[in-house]
Formats: sequence, C-alpha cells, structure tokens
Amino acid sequence: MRMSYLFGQTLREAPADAELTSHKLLVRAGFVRQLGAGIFSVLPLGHRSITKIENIMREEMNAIGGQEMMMPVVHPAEIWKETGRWYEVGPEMGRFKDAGGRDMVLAMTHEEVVTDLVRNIIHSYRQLPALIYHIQTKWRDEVRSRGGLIRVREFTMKDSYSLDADWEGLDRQYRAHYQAYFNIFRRAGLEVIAVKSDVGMMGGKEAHEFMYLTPIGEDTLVLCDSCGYTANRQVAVFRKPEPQEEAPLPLEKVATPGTKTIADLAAFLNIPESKTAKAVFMVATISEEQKDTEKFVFVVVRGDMELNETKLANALKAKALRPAHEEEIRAIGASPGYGSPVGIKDDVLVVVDDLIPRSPNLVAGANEDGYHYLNVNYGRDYKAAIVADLVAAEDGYACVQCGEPLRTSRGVEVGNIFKLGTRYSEAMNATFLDKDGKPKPVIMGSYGIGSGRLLACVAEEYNDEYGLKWPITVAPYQVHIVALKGGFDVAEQLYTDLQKAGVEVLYDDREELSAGVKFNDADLIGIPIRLTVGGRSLKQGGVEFKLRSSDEREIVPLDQIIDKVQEEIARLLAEINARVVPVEMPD
RNA sequence: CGGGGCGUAGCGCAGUUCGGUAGCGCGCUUGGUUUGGGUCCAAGAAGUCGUCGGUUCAAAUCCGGCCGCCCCGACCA
Repeated sequence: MRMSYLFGQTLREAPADAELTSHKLLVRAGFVRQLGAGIFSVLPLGHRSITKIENIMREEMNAIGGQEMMMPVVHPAEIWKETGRWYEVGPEMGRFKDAGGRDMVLAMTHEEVVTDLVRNIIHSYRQLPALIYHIQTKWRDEVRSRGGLIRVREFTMKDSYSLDADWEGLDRQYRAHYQAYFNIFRRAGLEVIAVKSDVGMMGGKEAHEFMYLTPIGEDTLVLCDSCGYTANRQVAVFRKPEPQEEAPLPLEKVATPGTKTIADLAAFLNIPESKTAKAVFMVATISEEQKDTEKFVFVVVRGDMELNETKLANALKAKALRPAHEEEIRAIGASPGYGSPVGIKDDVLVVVDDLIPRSPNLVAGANEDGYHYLNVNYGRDYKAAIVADLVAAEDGYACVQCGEPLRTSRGVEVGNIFKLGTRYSEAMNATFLDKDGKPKPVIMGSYGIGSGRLLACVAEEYNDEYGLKWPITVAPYQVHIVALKGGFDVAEQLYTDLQKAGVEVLYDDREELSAGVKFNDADLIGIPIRLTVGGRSLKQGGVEFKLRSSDEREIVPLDQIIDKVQEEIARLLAEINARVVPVEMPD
C-alpha cells in the first residue's frame, strides 16, 4: 500500500477524550476513529490488523474442528423470551420494534440462535459432537462504556459453540478451547492467564476468563504465586481464618456514640475489627416466573471483611443488587451504622457469611443510634435464612488450595469459555435421540474472544513514547519502506519486488514530506521492519534496515535485501510461535 | 443512574469572568525554500461557536431546557 493512497491520517495530537495509551495511539496512527460513545470505525490499517487477529482465531478454531458460519445480528425477540433472557437482561440489551411492531433484539451473543439452529438440524447422537463458530458484530449497551477501545458497545467477537451428546464430550471441547485460546493470544503476542470466573448472565456450570494483566484492567484477579490458584475476584474463594473458641458471653448493650463505621467502632471499643459484625443492607431483584420482585436483604459479614456482591447475588439467585436507601433501612427497624440482626423483624431476609457462625462474641449494632451489642452469637441471638461464603478475597488472605498468601492484580478480560450445559437446549427444547432412542438435551458450551479488544490490548502492551510496536503477527504490514530524496526510483522497484516475493509492504512514497515526518509516522504506525531508501543509504551501498523494536540500523545491499527481509520475517514469526506451547488446564 | 468536567475549523486549544458578530498552533491548498528524525517563508481555504428557546439594540459570552462526549462511582461474559 502506498501511503499517498492510504485512507487515513496520522495525528500529531490525540483527541482530548482519549485516555488510554492504546486508544490514543490507535487514533493517532490512523487505525480507528470514534463515532460515538463506545462506537468506532475501523480504518484500513486497523482493519488489516484485526483481520490478522481473526485469521489466527480461524486457524485455531479450525484446528479443533470448528466450522465457520454466520449468524444474524438482529433477532426476533421470541427466542430470547424462550430462554428468559428477554426478561432477565437489563437495559444493556438493544431492543426495538420492526415495522410490523414485533419486538426485536440486537445480538449481545448468539446462544439463542445457535440453539434454534440445533433444534432444527440436530436430531441424532450421530450428528454430535459439533463445533460451530462465527465472527460477528455484537451490541451491548453497557451503562458505562469507558476505557477507549477496551470497553465498547458495538464490537466484533469470535464466538464458538460446542454441541455434545454427553458431558465428557463437553469437557473435551472445553479443554480444546482452553488450549486453543492460549495459542491465539500467544500468537497475537499477548501473554494471558486463565482464571475461574462467574457464569453471570450466561448461566451454566463452569467458566474461565482469559485475562491480560495490566493496571488499566477493570477486573480484579486473585492469584496464588505458590500453587497457581487464579480466580476473578467476583468468585475467588479463600481459606477463612479459624476464630478462637470462646464460651458465649451474655448479650450486653453498650453506648458507642459516633461510631458509624467499623473502624470507629473497633477503635472506640479497643477491639480488632475481626471481633465485629458488619451489617450491609441491600435490595435484591429476584426474578420469579418472569416477574421481578425487589427484596430487602440484611447481610452480615465480619467487620474486617468486604461483602462480595457477586457471591451474594449467586447465593440469592438474584438478578440485580443495589445498596438499600436509608428509608428502606429504617423501614425494617434498623438504623444505618448501627444495624443489627438481633431483634430484626421476622420477615427480613437475613444472609450471613459462613465465617459468622464460627465467630463467637462479636460486636454488632443494636438497631438504635449510638448503641451496639457486645457478645452477639449466631444461633443464640439470631438466625439467618442463608449461610454462605459472601466475602471478597483480599491481598494477603490465605489461598484455599495451599494456604499461602494470595495476591491481587488488575486485568482485562480478552476471552472466556463457558460450560453452558443444557441451560439453553432445555429452555428451547433442542434435543437429540441417543442410542437408546431417548430424547436428550444437547450439551453446549460457548466460547468468546473480542477481536477489537484483543487488538487494543496488544497495542496497550506493545508501544513506546514514539508509537506502536506491533508483533509481526498483528502488524498491518510486515515492512514499511520509507523513500527519501534520491531513493524514490529504487524504492519503487523494491516495493514491487517485495510484494512479488509475498511480503506485505506499506510504502511511504510521499514526495513532499521531509524525512523527519516520515520517520515519525513510521514509528507511530509501528510496523516491525523499516527499510529506508535514500541517496544517503544508496551511497553507503544499499538500503537501511531497522527493526521498530531496536535502535540498530544496518545497510543491506540491494541484491540481498529481499532475502534479508524474508529471513527476518521468518525469525520474528518463529520467535512468536515459540511461545505457543501446551498448557495444563487445572481441575 | 449518581457525582464532576467539557462541547469554538480535521486535531489540540484561547476567547466566556466584564455581551459589540471569532482567533492561535498543527494539519489542509498554492508558490518558493529545505532534504536522514515533525525545515523555513509567503499567500490562501475552511467554523450554523453542540442544539433549541429566553433576555438584549446586540449573545461564543448572560439565563433555561435538551443533546453529545470524557472521568469517578454503581453496573457488566
């Protein structure tokens, strides 16, 4: 491609609303332009890079038996009503009516469409297993779509769906994806970790997220350096401390003026926070038979720990959670800051963390401003409807597997894999006849990778103060020829010859620009190999060869440059491919 | 949805306090100059000042509504 013809423009300054490095550089280098909040156009350079990422995904999907196809972006609402997600999913689902007044859905994902196809096409165990995938646009109207290109509303995703007759088959396909995903990310130059994750709106049995570790990530991960335990903080479990045994002491009401927080309370009474019980008031939306009801929830966790809302939502099977308003708290007879499960109205749903029953003689509120109870004991003084693990893992907590301290880190989710099981096939009656002639629901898995987000993460990882530094596998072109005065004729010939040799070339043929401008553009765009052809290099005996990733320059004679470029491309490719190795999926 | 900020030429910004009908840098066009790290000089083109309404002789500027974008929080595969 000739730069004089390339559609796009480099910018000296990034738009003011770009915050992340990847966002700034991708806009400045002419890879993307923003159209609206979370909505981007992909320009030719960006499109080439995304196509490369998508082709890597195709190769790895095909290698595990995937068949590429294409499913629609606009769906009739009926299928989403069948699975219940029409009712369960909130405003992030794009909904509209067609000209005939029918409810329509903009695809957030494609389980419903796949399952509809499955029930029409799969009739026999002989047709299973199968793996289908497509690379298609999704719309998710995130309430907050920030983070440049990392978090967008309209995006392209590779999503695959496995179909099996038995659970062993699902496990095989799940494991195949686990490996394939590592291959994809590593081939794109990105090192990721796989963490256990919440199944969220997908439902299902088991899930992993593939996380690119970076401080800009919006997810918090919990890692154990000792045994390798990894999990999203939403679901991370840990070994809870064993409280000292004590004989229950009599309940005692004490004045604790001005101690609305656990820290104040512990300081006032001169006790550790771990000897207190924290009351958290939430309102849960619970869906029953397509009807949403709001339910007040009184949560008790130990004072030194934080409530994990995902765990709470899962324990309650709640669709949504929000903090309760003060009026709602007062309405159940509690007092913000002094809330207590002791003596609360009977109809209030009390949920406690499983550490609480083992923790004797805690300090809890007295449901009266300025007063707390000493020696509150679960079972004797109050009872809960649900006892479950409800608290969030923190830095330094003990690993559930090996007991060593956990560490937290931020990450961006670049892919995920889900064992859906029969959640969709049962809801939509997608069954097959097994060997015994009995109808059984198809066992499904779903597996996604966002191609634009992956590109943004690669950009986030590979850059310096001058611009992008693409891995050879993702770079829009392999070679960038910079023609300078006295070198245009030779550069033209080199451009033609390299292309004939199968090399992908971006050729800066712009005659009116100074050398500095062209070098800066080349650094900004970040193509791995740069060849400079000018009067000076020719006088020195050839063209100047330079890698974007290195400061070294070398003059290569014209009759050797094509070989040199091909060798170097092969070397860069080999370097990346060396990272593609088998991985163990932990149980 | 709550809190904060912003909206003036393709990009970055000034002008708004104190109303008088728009300016700077980059980019773009033309001519010259320079020619290996964002040359220099000159002449140009380009903006319903987000939008609607109000106040006023007069609004980018004051007042109100709406829209959009960004950040923080809640939310979220």
